Amino acid sequence: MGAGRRTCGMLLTFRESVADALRAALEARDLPTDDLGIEEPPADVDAVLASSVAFRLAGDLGAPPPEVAAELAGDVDADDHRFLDRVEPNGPYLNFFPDEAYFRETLSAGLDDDYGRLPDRDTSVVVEHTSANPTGPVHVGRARNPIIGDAVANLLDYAGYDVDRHYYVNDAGRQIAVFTWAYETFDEADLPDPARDRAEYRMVRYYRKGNEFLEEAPDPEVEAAEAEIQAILQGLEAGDEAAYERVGEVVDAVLGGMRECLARLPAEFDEFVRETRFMRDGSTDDVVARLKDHDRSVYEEDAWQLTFEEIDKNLVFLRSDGTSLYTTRDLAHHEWKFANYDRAVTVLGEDHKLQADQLRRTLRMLGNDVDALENVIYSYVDLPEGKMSTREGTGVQLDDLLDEAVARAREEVESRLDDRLRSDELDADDVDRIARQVGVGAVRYDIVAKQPTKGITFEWEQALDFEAQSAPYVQYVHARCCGILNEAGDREPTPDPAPLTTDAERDLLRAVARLPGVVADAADDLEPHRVATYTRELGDRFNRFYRECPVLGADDPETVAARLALVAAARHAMANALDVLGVEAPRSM
RNA sequence: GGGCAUGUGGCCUAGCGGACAGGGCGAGAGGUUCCUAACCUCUAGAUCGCGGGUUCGAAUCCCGCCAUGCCCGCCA
Repeated sequence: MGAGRRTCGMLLTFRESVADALRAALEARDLPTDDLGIEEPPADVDAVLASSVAFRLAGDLGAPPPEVAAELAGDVDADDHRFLDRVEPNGPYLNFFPDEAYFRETLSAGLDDDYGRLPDRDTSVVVEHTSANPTGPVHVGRARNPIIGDAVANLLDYAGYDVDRHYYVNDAGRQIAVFTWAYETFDEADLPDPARDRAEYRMVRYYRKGNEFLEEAPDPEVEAAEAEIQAILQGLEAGDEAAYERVGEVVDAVLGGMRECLARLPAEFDEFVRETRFMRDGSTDDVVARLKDHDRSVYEEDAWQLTFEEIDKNLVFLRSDGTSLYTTRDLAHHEWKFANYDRAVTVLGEDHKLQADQLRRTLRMLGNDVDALENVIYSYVDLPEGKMSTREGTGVQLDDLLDEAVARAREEVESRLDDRLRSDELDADDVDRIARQVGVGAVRYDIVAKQPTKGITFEWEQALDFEAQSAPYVQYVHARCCGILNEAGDREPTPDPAPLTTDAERDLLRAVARLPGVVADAADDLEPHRVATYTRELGDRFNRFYRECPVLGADDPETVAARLALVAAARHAMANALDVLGVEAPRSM
């Protein structure tokens, strides 16, 4: 399906028409047009868009809002505007109704597999997400990052941006030096069995052992260890190849395992960008040199620091021992992003907000256009008893959550096999497929459907509740669409809205028409959860249609063909909305 | 102490300046000779944390307070 068929969407076009029409009517009367008050009306109003301008103009015109609305409705010339059929006053509101072309084109656009994708914007954006330190298994506390990050990247991709997904790898920090020292020092025989037979689970045992040692061992032994850790850090700073290799071995192993875990979501990356890259290529040194020359930098307590006007906390950018810090390297990293991309989006936990704020201000001081940088901030998922920690080994691993979710989904599928009304048979592969799609989908949907800033306390029962407003509800709609389309045989969909006369059909069609607008708006605000809200609304509409309107058993062939087109459009809208969320759309359930 | 975020029926959540605050779970009552009942219908349940303010209009904006979380490291 070609990009040539991608459109900005009927609703977006209709929205522009409504704005143009209303603006023209207001200008003709010399009224202000700065706030047209265009909104989507409540569900029980048939109009597709409405305006509340009449409230604002009532004062100027010296008439009550309903009178103003009635007059303005008379002024609007619907004929001149694409998709606009008519405008009707309704109390103080103006209700705008689209014409049949709007519905016909929605139906027609909906036949495309790519429905919901917006035209290419010729703008590149790098989405950095996850970027968890390669110290051990991915736990649920930070699982929000890949799930939200992947959805943000998908969303921007659908909205027409050229998206690259990056994982920024901390391979230069103290934690990794500790890890490397511990890996080289301790004997596997002294470690507990790994919780799972995969690299990061085996490796994290050294990390935990090392941290434990540094906390509990006698001082002389700790000092010796610290000297070794320092040697690794200094080696990296000095560009010592041997140091890079030692660290690289640990990082590669752990990261390899973490990637396997993330791939289950699936969250995949175009590039793993290593911090050490910006040490080796000299750009961190360059940043340090420029910062030293800056008016707001000071040399205090043997370290170079940057002061801020509005932040009471200095940013140390060069330690007293001459080594750089995470943020120093991140500055070089971001200048590299600016050089290679039009926009940069970073998904990060709320604990990084201060650091992100300092980073942004410092980048501006260094002469960068920081409008290109946007953050998506999320709160961590905590356990009822507190925070999850890789170092302390507290927390629920993402692998375990996914395993449990898939297992429960399998139980559900199997328990339903007996009382299926449907004649088709699900074989063992179907059961596997459905269990995975539903189980993983439920976990992702549960996370991505919520506003990221809200805190989540992890509870098994809640995370695995398939009954609630969840992935299966919305996935089931897709499966139902596929079921109908599969049985249609040689009866072809026809994108003609004329036979679609019931409220249930029109409501569904209106919901289908909204997808491109939802994608555009959600992408503008980097809010993928709005797409999840949309899937629920689309699902509600579809289920009502399904109940009230037989498709294959409709009275005449024209209605069958039109309803088939509506089902196909609903299917593509749902499949692509789910694709944005990173949730699979099952063909059968 | 300072900064940032969050606070919507028992629980989870949408809405974030406009039409009666939508859903879901849980509770109660129903629906399947018909394209998959992982569905649908109905009932009960909300001082939108509290108090002020701005506005024709506030869950939504502003101020204060309370509660919770995060941050305030030459860690990341």
